[in-house]
Amino acid sequence: MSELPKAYEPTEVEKSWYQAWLDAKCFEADPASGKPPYSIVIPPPNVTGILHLGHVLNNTIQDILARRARQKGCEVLWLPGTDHAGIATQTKVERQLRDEEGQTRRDIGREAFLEKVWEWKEKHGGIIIKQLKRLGCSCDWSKERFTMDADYSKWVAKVFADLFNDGLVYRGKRMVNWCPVSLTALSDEEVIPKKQNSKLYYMKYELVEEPGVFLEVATTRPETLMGDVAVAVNPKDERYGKYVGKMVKRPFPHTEIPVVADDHVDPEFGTGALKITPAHDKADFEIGMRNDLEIIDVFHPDASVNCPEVPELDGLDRFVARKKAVTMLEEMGLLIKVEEHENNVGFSERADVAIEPRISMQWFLKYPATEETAKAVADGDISYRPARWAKTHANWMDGIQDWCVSRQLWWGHRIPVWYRKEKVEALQEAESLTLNDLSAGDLHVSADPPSDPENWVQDGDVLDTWFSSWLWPFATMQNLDEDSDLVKKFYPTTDLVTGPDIIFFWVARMIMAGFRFKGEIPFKNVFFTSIIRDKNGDKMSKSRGNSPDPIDLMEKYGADGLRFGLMRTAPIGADLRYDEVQVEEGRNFANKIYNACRFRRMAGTDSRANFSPAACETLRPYHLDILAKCDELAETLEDAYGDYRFNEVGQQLYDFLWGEFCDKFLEAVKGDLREEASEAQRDTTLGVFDVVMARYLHLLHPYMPHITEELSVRMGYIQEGQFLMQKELPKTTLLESVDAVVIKRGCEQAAAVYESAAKLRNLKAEYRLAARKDVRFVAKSGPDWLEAEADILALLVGSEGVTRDEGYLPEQGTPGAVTAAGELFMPLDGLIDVEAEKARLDKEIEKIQKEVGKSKGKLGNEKFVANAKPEVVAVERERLAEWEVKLTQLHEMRSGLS
RNA sequence: GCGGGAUUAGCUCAGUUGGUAGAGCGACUCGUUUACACCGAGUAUGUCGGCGGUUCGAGUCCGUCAUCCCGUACCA
Repeated sequence: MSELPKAYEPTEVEKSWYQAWLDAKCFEADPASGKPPYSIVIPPPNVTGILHLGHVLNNTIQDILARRARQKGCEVLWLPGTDHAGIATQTKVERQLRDEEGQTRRDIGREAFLEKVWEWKEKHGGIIIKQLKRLGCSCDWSKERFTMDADYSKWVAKVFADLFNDGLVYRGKRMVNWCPVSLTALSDEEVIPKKQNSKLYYMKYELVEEPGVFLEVATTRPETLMGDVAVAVNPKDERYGKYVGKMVKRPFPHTEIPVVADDHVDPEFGTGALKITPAHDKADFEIGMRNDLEIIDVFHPDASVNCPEVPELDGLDRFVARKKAVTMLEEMGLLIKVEEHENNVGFSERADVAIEPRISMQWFLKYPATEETAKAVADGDISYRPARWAKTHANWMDGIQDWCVSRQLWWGHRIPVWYRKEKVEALQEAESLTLNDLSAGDLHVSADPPSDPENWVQDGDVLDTWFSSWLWPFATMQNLDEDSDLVKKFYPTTDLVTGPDIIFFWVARMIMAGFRFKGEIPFKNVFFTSIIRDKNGDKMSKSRGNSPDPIDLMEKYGADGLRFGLMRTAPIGADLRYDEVQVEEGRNFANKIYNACRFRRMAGTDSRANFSPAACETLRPYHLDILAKCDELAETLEDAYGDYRFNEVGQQLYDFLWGEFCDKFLEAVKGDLREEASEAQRDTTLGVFDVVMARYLHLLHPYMPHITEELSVRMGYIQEGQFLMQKELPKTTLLESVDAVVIKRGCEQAAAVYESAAKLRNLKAEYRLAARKDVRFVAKSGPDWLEAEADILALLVGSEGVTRDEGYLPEQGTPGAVTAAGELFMPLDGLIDVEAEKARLDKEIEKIQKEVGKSKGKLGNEKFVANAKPEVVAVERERLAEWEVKLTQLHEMRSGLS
């Protein structure tokens, strides 16, 4: 009967449609178009990364927005690309180098190493792009960018030079977050504080002037003792005031250090005296500056001890050295006690090791355009959704610190600074040399290398990856030296979709860059997605192994199923707990749509998508009802899209198709497709089916692009060679120019029939007659139209018939239901277990009496009647009346049994 | 410490001007009639975290407490 297989098989369909869209260049944005622009730039994934569920959610949302915008008549640019991901990528290549060749990057040198990274990028790069294609993403791949493209890199260098010329970029020796594994400085944002169960060591320093008298200090880091240059106490602390200015003995290497006063010290904590190690603690560094103290660095860059004066510790790892230092103190009789102590320790985001506060020469940026940026978000020129993230943004902007932008890596944008060659030796020797020591002529800061390169040496560091990402919205659209059509048409972009975890890393910085370099906001709306967690609420991660491979899911359930399953459940503004059943539901849903269409084709493969409801004389209530519901759906979706309520869009699409179209409409009109049905009935029903389904597929398309495209063609709703994805949504409703009174009447009748059907099915089930088809119903009263719809009602209920009989006198105990389609009875013919039935009725009566009591109490309340909206009171009255009728009926039935 | 969020059916979550508490999954009972068992019909299940307040009426507004998450700043 039908050539279609029983179950929908998405895989091949999805792949072939994606290829067809690509071949027809459906995704390519035309800057010359007269249509209004709509644009998104993709948050560039790591070039060598692979797709995880977070990407799926994020990019599905973007695809939905892009496809919806096309349907609304916009010229859409969804600009894709990848990020070079400095540390992440370099780490991977270094690991490979170590595992396969037993070498470090320094062994093979900068040039050879970079060659290897590019090789790695060529080999592993772009996997994620393929995966995004599998998901159905409608990015304009002809404009794909990479943060290390030559044109893009020019932007990065120019921006650096501009900011340098503004005086916002500076070089200096500062306390930075140092990663002892990656051997580079990190920004504050790349440091993750973690609670640690540490120990607090109490120890004592002897006063030089008063032998035998000790000053007690508490520390969590005894291994930095060699770098101690003072002990600080609070000037208001009466216990210690007398010691300020005196000297104490540092045990090893043995020396005398002063006691200083500083407000920073909390008298309540520990002993109230703090050992000062300016080289290894941010607060100590500041105290050191205030008190003009020496800085003694006792670590190597890898955080092993660098202190030849204390051979016991020299060369040891910092944590090994900690234990050893404690033992030494104990042996010297200087250790007093050890307490358990919980504190926060910063960890490197990438390498996941404790970062080491370390003084080093780095490049810093004072953020530009901070005021405009804070204001744009606070005032809503850029709207954050959910709005509460605006507050997080504001908090961060408030306490903003200069950004350490240099990284001691090789993979990335090299800092565009050159030093005059003859000065370089000095620079290398004396790490303390600052720019102040170089005259203007010795320094070249520019996007272009010096014209006489042989006389210059370029700075060895590269820039933080985010220093290139923050230019993404415009550096992808426009080369430095040309004003492209793309940027004119599509910039500023419309929406940005990303995770809230990178507000600081990326979003806020892009706004600053937008203001500084383009003079305006880079995007109008920012939608923050849910963070996906597993069933237990744990974050998904590779190490936990709780992150399913989206590709496997797509092979099993289809890309459409995966997309829909996630979108329907992803809450707005809260974390998403992922469970595979969601995806399974998505797959089942696709199958449901497919089968509805398959059913339709059994009645003929000719399309009736041109059917006009307004011109049809034979529309029945069910037709009007489903047409009206489809129009309502379109309207509801419009509202939900307007507020970015994607889960509601999904839920509405689901409920309409499954609950309204299949469960109600299709069941009600099935009879029209039987052989014995009239031509007119058949034509009308097929017409309504096609018109509604065509519109529905159109509305569903952004969520499930492949199956909707497939079915639209198969069902003949669009011409071969045309694409649903390029078709604009009609502005007319399906019931355009149909009389509103007719629509209303039809919908009411349909609702009455559906409601009655449900109630009668309940009756059957209650009396354990659900499977019996020979049950008959009698309508003692009912609306005029009841007889015309009686057969359909009977069909829906699974009954032999519903007959109208005004003179019907039910035997006592005959169950019935009062519905909008009349007072309906189900004669039992004495087939019921009397005792069981009595018990059931008693229970029922009790329940309803309770409801009646509640309702009466409410209506008896004068204030309720006076204050509540009239329609609310009316509803309550109707409800009470219904309960009372039902109650009377039940009482009659009960007495009929005894 | 400060800021944000969460707490609704066994599970995952909806519930947008305060007006009889909903869906999906799972459980249970029926059922393969011209689509679909990736299905249909039905049943059961909730002092909406606790306490107080505003109101005729609170899951919804206010206060407070509890538990749990997430940011962020710190005391070494």
